[in-house]
Amino acid sequence: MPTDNKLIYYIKKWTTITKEDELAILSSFESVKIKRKKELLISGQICKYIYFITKGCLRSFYIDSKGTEHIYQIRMDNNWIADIQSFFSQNSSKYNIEALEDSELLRISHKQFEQLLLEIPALERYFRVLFQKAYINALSRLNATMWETAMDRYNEMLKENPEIFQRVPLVYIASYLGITPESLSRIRKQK
Amino acid sequence: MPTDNKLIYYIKKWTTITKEDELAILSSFESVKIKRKKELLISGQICKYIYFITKGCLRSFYIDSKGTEHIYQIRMDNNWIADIQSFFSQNSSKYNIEALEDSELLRISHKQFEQLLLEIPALERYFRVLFQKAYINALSRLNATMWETAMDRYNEMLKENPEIFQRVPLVYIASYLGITPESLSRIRKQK
DNA sequence: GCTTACACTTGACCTATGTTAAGAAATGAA
DNA sequence: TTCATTTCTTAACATAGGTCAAGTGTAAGC
Repeated sequence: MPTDNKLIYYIKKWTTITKEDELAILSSFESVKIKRKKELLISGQICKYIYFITKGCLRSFYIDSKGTEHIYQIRMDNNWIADIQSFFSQNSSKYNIEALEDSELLRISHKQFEQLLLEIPALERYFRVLFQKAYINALSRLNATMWETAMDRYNEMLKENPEIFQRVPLVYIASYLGITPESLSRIRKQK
Repeated sequence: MPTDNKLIYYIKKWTTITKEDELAILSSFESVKIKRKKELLISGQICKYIYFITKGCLRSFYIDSKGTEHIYQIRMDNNWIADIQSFFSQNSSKYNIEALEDSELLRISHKQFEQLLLEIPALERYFRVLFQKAYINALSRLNATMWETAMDRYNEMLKENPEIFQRVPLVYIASYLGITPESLSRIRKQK
């Protein structure tokens, strides 16, 4: 499976598209590269694109009134990243998106995205399932944050997502888990 | 707008359907009533239906290993309710859904739901947007739970969702906010 | 290979929220 | 109206995790 078709491969997992559709989809996306530490989106800007990560690792975060960064997403290969609130409303975003590794992405603008969905209704199905799963996931993260200890959340992440510990600094993982780096350090020591 | 067509009214907000589609949709749903304190789903069962609330108020919650209830959703008129993880996978649910008021609902089974989506592709669009919004919402609730104080969350809920305080006991609101009733009581006293 | 910045750990102390237990107030059924 | 149940509040005490400050790795870029 060549890199170029990873996106198509994932779309086909949940919906059926014609060869013609495939070409229309691929030609709507533009391939971009981004270096480690560079930003894809800066708070205050409108999130113009939604990105499919073909290779690499990125984080999205916001900065609170005290200047502290809070990470709400860490995404790696074969996942989507954007501030979807800003992307779909085309209002300015409060989030930043930054590459944690040199990364390769496929991007599509809001306008082209809406057009593509009208042209290829099968894509509505793909994104319906995508958001459905994302929603289920967000709810389970919410439950864990509300009702489980930081240690339980850490252990679950270690089990479910071990690769992230190879590729992402603990400071960011701590923030993603909703705790400080100091607390994460203490949790790791206890084991 | 008669009660029977509330569902259609909301679907039409985000997608275009024919008069014929409307009939097909309405005939796929079955109208049910449920009394206060009665359950729509009990943990261990498969969530067979997804429900559109035409009138009333329901909560969904799970019971942890210590026997404590944790509420993850409170839904009122013109919203959907289900354990969508169980509904879409047709595996057994860990959640309960209970009516907080005598309620009127429209329900559709998983099988009929999947069929309806195939028959009426425009519905994929409706549910894509629905889940997209639900996802954005869940993420913002997650952020608030991780990084804001209970008091800030309470004030935001009071501002965004004042009706809920008229209709739902504070015990449930506390759980929804991720705190104990005692803490909520202290927060309310401080103001 | 050095240097500098970043990543991680540790310890002392603090605070928001949980826990337990009791009682007051409100609501609904008879 | 009265009684029983549910809902809400209060207080004393406990604790997970935050904050601040310092120090030790460790790795990127020159």
